[in-house]
Amino acid sequence: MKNGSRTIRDVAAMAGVSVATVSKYVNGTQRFSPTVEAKLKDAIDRLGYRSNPLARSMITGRTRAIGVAILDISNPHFTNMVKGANRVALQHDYTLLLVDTEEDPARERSLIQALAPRVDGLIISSRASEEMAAWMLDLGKPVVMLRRVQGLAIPNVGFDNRLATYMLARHLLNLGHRHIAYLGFGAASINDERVSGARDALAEAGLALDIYDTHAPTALAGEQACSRVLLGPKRPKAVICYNDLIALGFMKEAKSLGFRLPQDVSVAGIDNAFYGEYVEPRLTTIDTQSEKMGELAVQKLIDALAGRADVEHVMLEPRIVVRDSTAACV
Amino acid sequence: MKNGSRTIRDVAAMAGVSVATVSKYVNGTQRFSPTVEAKLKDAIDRLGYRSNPLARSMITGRTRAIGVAILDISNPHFTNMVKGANRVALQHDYTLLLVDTEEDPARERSLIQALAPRVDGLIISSRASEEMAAWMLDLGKPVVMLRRVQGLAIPNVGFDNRLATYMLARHLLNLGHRHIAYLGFGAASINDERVSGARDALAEAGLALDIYDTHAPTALAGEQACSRVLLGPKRPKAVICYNDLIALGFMKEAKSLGFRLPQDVSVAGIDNAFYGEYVEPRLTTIDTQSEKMGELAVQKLIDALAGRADVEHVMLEPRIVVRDSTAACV
DNA sequence: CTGAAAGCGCTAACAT
DNA sequence: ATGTTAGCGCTTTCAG
Repeated sequence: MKNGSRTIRDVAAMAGVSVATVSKYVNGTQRFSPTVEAKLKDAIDRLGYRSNPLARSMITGRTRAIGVAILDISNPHFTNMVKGANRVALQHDYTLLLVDTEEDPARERSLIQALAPRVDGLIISSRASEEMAAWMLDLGKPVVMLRRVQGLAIPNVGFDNRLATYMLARHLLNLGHRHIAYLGFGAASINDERVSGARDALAEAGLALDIYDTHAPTALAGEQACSRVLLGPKRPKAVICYNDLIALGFMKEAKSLGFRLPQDVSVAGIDNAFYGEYVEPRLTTIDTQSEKMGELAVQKLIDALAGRADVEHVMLEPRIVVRDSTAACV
Repeated sequence: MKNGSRTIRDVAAMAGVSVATVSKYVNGTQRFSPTVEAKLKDAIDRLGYRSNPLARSMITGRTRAIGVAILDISNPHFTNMVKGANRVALQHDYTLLLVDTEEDPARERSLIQALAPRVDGLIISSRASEEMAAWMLDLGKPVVMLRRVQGLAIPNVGFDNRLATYMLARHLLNLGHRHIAYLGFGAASINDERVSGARDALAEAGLALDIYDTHAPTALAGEQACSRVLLGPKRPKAVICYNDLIALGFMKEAKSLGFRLPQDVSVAGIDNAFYGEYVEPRLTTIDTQSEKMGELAVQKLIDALAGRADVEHVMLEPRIVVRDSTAACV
């Protein structure tokens, strides 16, 4: 019963054929005489035999698995990507193997290096800069990155971060806001893009953007940053946050501080995490199409695996989701 | 530069030693003369050699990886478990390979069977019943389940679901509630335990529990179930939900329907997901110690891998987190 | 301390 | 249509 030790040889012996025959049968590489086929079938399920993919991979060089490394499994942005990736992978009969690097560069490297040989290709979400990510080129496996790393010849599917904050800023401008702040997460490389999008929109209106920073892309960090923003010398009437998590924390603390939302201060996030609909006021945000991102990444990787060339860079467009946390400036 | 094709033989050739020597050096199995050690070291990083874990596993039978199968990567309960599991695994120098079965039994089976041969042991979260999960015994690898499956000889770390809802019901009873409903998720096998905990508490007070069901453990399902509960013939004054997600949706819809929370209806969930603190009213819930669960599961698996026997069943205790969504019955 | 050789379970020519 | 055989990259006795 135990599959623990049944090998292709056991099956061959039991069915009275050669191991090659079993192999071909198992892989459907060839057709067989009904007699042999029946014996094979019988032997296989009597023995509960399952072919060992490791041994198989050693020869074929293919694992039929795709590795995905994400920065934080508790961040909905990443889990949505995984959902999308999983769907496409399964469609193509690939197994998605996930690894959570927990925003730790050292751990990221060792986990990815452990993952690489076990899969046919990798999808990586990382904060690493060009130099910090150079080792990824030596993985010996095709890689798709989940954002563009300048100067690195790795295909990627990214998101137009600049446009995202640009849109948010324009939205607030349209609502009559003049004092707009950006609460960012400087450790993320995409933070700069998000800053500049908002800054550009304000600049076009002859206004300046006030910039604040958090130490993590989490709700707690947003909470902790709130008083600094709202009780500081230049209190904004609208705040664009690095992501929904930070926005969530920010809003909670703002309410504790006695601010009414959105009358006293408008807040917007980025990600379109599901809980944005369940808080009060419902969060205005940017849909980053995370699921689509995962889908495209896998598609791209599968194409690469099949030797099909593909464009290097795919950029997804933001879509604003206006809800109740942003309102006209009074 | 490319690690793509460097084998132990390349290193041996370059260093002028045998493959056996390289192997022993790489694995630190033995000490070497300074001369050889230097040559080895040199050859290895000149070639950028990394040993192929697949080939290694074929012989040793060990992968140094642990497989984890979760039901839904976007459910915080599971991601918290992964966080805990990851921590302990890394401490012991194991790589955690994750797979999201998306609540689909067929997919669950094929994913787990694909995962099993690639890891030393598995941690599985599943809704499968005794018969449906019997195949897990044939994986040929040690397994730790993340809940108890009656009649199945698989070690597990579980959670006292009965006590959880019992506590919640007692809490509501203490607040003076007499009309208490349970909004469950019948497809989960633990749902029965949760039902009976609440029912027992009410029975002790001479009261009966009204039971409703959702089709999924999601916020959307909670939303959709709300009117049925609150606008039906026997409107409860307090509702215990299967989990925080359902509670979240339920609360949102209840507010839309014009109910004031918690004055008109008290709501409680289970899981202690982070967003419970960010909604209004803040959600009363049960801390299921998901992270701890992940930690214990990995610890248990590692013990099993090391041949150390261990207790079969570990049960974690619930802790109630009282916030604002439950209030005295008026 | 170092090396030769025998496989791990499987696939892929190449026979037959 | 089926079998033989040579490895994949590595570890592991067992000799030296």
